[in-house]
Amino acid sequence: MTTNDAPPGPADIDETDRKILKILQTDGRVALSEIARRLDMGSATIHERTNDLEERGYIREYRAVLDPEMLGFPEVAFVQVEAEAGRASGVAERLAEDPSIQEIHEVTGDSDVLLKVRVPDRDALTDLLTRIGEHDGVRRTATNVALRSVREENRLDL
Amino acid sequence: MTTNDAPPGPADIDETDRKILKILQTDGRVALSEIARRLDMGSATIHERTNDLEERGYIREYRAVLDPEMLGFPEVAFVQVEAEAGRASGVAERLAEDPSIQEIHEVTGDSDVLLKVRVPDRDALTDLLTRIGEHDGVRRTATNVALRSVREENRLDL
DNA sequence: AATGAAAGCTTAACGCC
DNA sequence: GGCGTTAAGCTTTCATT
Repeated sequence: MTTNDAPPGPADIDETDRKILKILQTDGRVALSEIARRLDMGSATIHERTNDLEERGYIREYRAVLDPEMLGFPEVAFVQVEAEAGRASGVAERLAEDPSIQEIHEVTGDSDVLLKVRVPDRDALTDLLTRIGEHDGVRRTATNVALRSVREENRLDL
Repeated sequence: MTTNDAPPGPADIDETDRKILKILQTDGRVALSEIARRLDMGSATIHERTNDLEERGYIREYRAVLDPEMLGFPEVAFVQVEAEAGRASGVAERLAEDPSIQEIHEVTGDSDVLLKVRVPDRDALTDLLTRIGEHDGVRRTATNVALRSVREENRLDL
């Protein structure tokens, strides 16, 4: 046996990597040469480290974050799904097909699966709840509509 | 009065803009010249349209999406916060200071504010719940821990 | 609104330390 | 692991339509 069978983790990146991740997390389109300037390093080095961070899976992807209101998806709701005994995982997986469902979590508590959904209007929400309720293994749903979303973030506090 | 007092919305972008947004939403670091190739247009045109989409606010930002597990933030929980009457908005705003809280929504239903939090471990969650409970106007909290997160997305279904 | 052309900059690969 | 160099490719501006 080796001294480390654990999956790669925070211990496997150094301060420079962490700084690179912080910068890319805030500005995903920044030039590597600009990162090199800020960290006072050669841009070949930044290029190499960034490639490693991507290959090792620390960086999953790069995305433009769009404005949901301006693009016609102003309504957010959280749907608590109660599933039949032992069927929560299966339900969760099948719900993943629906593009209106942004988040799917199996959770502790009164419900088994918690969904975050985003839709254009209340009618679309009604349709979505009907769709969810029709899935095999779904016993019932309880929905909390967001009246105001103060914060929606994905950043990690590195 | 003009014929359009509404905020800018989906009607204000054309098919080309929508295609650009779809591409950037999936690959935030793609070269403008590559978008131009895919859409069979000049790269100066893509540059101009992309700048407009940024300036008009359709594109909020560009981000690298990092792997939370690998970076030491494996625990997700949803915290339902019950606030004193009329104090939900104030509570929501003050909670926004805490970097462990990724999402803050004022919601309908039994609780007033719903939080999505991400922390390194259960101890950090305990500390966070203590912090939340100490805020003025917070009456009580109920927490659902995520056992498995099947999907965490921000993409819009354009 | 879209374009081609051109200047300056960036990326990605290589060899060297 | 980090760096400088370099060729290829990219961004950005601008005059033109």
